[in-house]
Amino acid sequence: MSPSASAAQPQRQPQPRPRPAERRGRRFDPDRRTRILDAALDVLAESGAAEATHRRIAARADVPLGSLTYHFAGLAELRAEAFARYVELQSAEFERVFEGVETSERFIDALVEFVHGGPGRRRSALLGFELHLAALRDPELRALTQRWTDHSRLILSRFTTPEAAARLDALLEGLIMHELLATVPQPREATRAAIVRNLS
Amino acid sequence: MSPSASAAQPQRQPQPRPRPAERRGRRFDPDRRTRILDAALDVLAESGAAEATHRRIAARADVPLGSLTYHFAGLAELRAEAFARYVELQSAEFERVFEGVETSERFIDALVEFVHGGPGRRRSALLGFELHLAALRDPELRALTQRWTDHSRLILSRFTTPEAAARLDALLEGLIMHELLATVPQPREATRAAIVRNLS
Amino acid sequence: MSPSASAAQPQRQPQPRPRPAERRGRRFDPDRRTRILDAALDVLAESGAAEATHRRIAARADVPLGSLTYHFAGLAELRAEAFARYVELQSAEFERVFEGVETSERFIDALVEFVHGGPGRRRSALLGFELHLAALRDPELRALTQRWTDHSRLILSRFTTPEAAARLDALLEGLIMHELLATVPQPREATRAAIVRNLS
Amino acid sequence: MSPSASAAQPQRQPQPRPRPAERRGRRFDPDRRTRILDAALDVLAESGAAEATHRRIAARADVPLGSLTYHFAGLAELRAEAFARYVELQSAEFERVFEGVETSERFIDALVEFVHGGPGRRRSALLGFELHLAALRDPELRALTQRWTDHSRLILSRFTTPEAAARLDALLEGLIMHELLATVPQPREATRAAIVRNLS
DNA sequence: AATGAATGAGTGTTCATTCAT
DNA sequence: TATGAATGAACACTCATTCAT
Repeated sequence: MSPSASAAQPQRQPQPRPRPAERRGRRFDPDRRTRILDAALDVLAESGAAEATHRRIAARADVPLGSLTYHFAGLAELRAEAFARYVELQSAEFERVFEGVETSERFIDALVEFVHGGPGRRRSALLGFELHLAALRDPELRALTQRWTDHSRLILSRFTTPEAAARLDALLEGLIMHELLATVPQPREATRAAIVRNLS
Repeated sequence: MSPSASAAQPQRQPQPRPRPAERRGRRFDPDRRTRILDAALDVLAESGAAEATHRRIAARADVPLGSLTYHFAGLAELRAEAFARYVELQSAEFERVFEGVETSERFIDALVEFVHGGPGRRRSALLGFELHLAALRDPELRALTQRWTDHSRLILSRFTTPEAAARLDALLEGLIMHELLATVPQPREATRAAIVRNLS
Repeated sequence: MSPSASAAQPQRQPQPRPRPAERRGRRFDPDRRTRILDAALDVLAESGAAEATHRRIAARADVPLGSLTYHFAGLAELRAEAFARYVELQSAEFERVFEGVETSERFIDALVEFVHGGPGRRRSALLGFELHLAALRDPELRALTQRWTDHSRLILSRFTTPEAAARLDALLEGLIMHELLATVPQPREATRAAIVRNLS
Repeated sequence: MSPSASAAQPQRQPQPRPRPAERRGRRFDPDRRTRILDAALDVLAESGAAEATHRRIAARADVPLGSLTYHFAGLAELRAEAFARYVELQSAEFERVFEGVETSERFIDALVEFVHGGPGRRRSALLGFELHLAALRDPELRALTQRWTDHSRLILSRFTTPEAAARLDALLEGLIMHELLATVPQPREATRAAIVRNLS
């Protein structure tokens, strides 16, 4: 599985950050780079690649415009690093989905839950599709999606054969996309039936 | 199945159109609208939504810039109409894929062929993914993808149950995406195995 | 007096004109020219000279775009003719203001009433100021404002000396502008006092 | 009085500014904002609001196009600030008109001089009328004209009653407009007579 | 006589990026 | 080290006007 998601997005700054007014003269801001990347992912998820401009990301990160070009050589690099961070976080989240899962039944439950993840999942899924679409045109990103896919299949392989893992990964991508596109929520039974059929 | 494709697009102007020089003063060009839509789809497929600007599309259609805003109220409308045209053409193409197919074996063949469609398929698949991603953020486009998905499932239903049709549709989307993303061509056997498992 | 107004604007088409749908194929439309001019004045009054474009006027007149360039050589000519029509109507209206006025007291009343004309007066006043401002930069329009001013003074001269007529004309212009600009309605007494002072 | 003016505008850069060629790479230009505003007023006065475009103003200020949108959020804001600057300068100038004036006779002289100000006055008067007309349609500008009018009346009140000040203010507006519109210069005697009549 | 189609110039605005400080 | 100022290219879109029909 790949363009899917983790709810939570726990990396978003939870601690109350200083207001712009207090920001003047900020001297020490060690995780500014990371905050910029997270802001980029936020904008990417909410508004798409075309809207993910320096200005929009800087505003979202509450950081001066020049800071982006200082930390990143260009928008392409920034986007690539943001996507890399996404894959990293998302891979960890995908591992967590199967934590403690041991029986086949629980495995199926976890997958169904993963597909129907609720509003929190929407962000991650959108980012996953954005990344996939971008990767179709950018070889450098393709290396990233390759790693991501390999990782996803590896995790799934803990519960089934490599062939079934690849099948499941593809199926999950399609199911999630259709779930997100559907105007009415899709029945979990259909999802479960589809997964069961591709388990091994 | 949906963001996939057929090579063909036989509607693209095969006859050499007049050079810009001869174009001066052209006042009668009855299918200019359609040509613009096809140019928009070309640009969309090759460079993505962010690059599908008035200028790029106009250049591709060999038409003055003002012509686009004359025929379409805005870029959003142009894009929506282009996608609508894509769905129309693509739906017809999808029907053609199963023309003369009667046995289950031939049905499977047709699906495998559809997934591994070769370079011609790439354009349609890209457009399908572009449309899906755009539809995730634009309710108006979502109506279009809904119709498209319904149509695809209807066609697949001629060979299987509605439930299996929905499963196959999702699976095809995932398989095609992974096939396009893969750095090495995926084995047709794996595709066939996945399809077989979801046939009924 | 000049950049002022007549309420009424009775020239606006009162009869229910055909809907665009029925307009197709209109053959005989003898006062289309006039209707265009009135539409131009409407747009001019409501939105100012910068917004008085062919398209906006055509839409207001419910007339095809080409009709404007058919009837008028250019936007400048259309505007000039519209202003000419305004002056004609406005001059007639100004005469009507003093119809039946014979005593000095009634003359003052008429002038006060003219300045505080109410919402109907706003359109005429705005057009008057638009014309004056345009005339400051366009000699051809200046001939028009000259005629208008002469006419206004002539009418006022029926009740006072030519010198006082000129004074009153200037005063009225200023009073009307300040009345229109004021955020709270100005007292009629002040207006009356000002007029009285300049009567002879 | 208000849409009137003083020649002077002494703030306009008298020293020859560097040629565009030398301008390359200029990175420090502290009063660029102000220079842009003055250029905007120049264009506004010479060609009217409809022609006061970003490009025209930028050319006049000898500044790149992007500089305007960097310093001002939009054309409306730029125009508003330019008008605000105009009112500020003009108010100061109006005070200067009555500097050292103490007798009633000298007050009248100053007013007559103000109305017949010569070619230098034309710019300020035009700007005043532009502002007034714009304010009729823009409430935000109306606040500005309100302040301006209040200030003008306050100054005039130093020499007469508040009522007479308001009367004079209106009269001046009309007199200046008619003076500017007239094809032949108006006699100063008429102006003087009109002013005298409204002195108290 | 009348108009829909068409177009090139020009509009306000956003943008990635550069650079002096 | 960090950033505010700056800029030229590009953007979507509107316009007056032309012209074939």
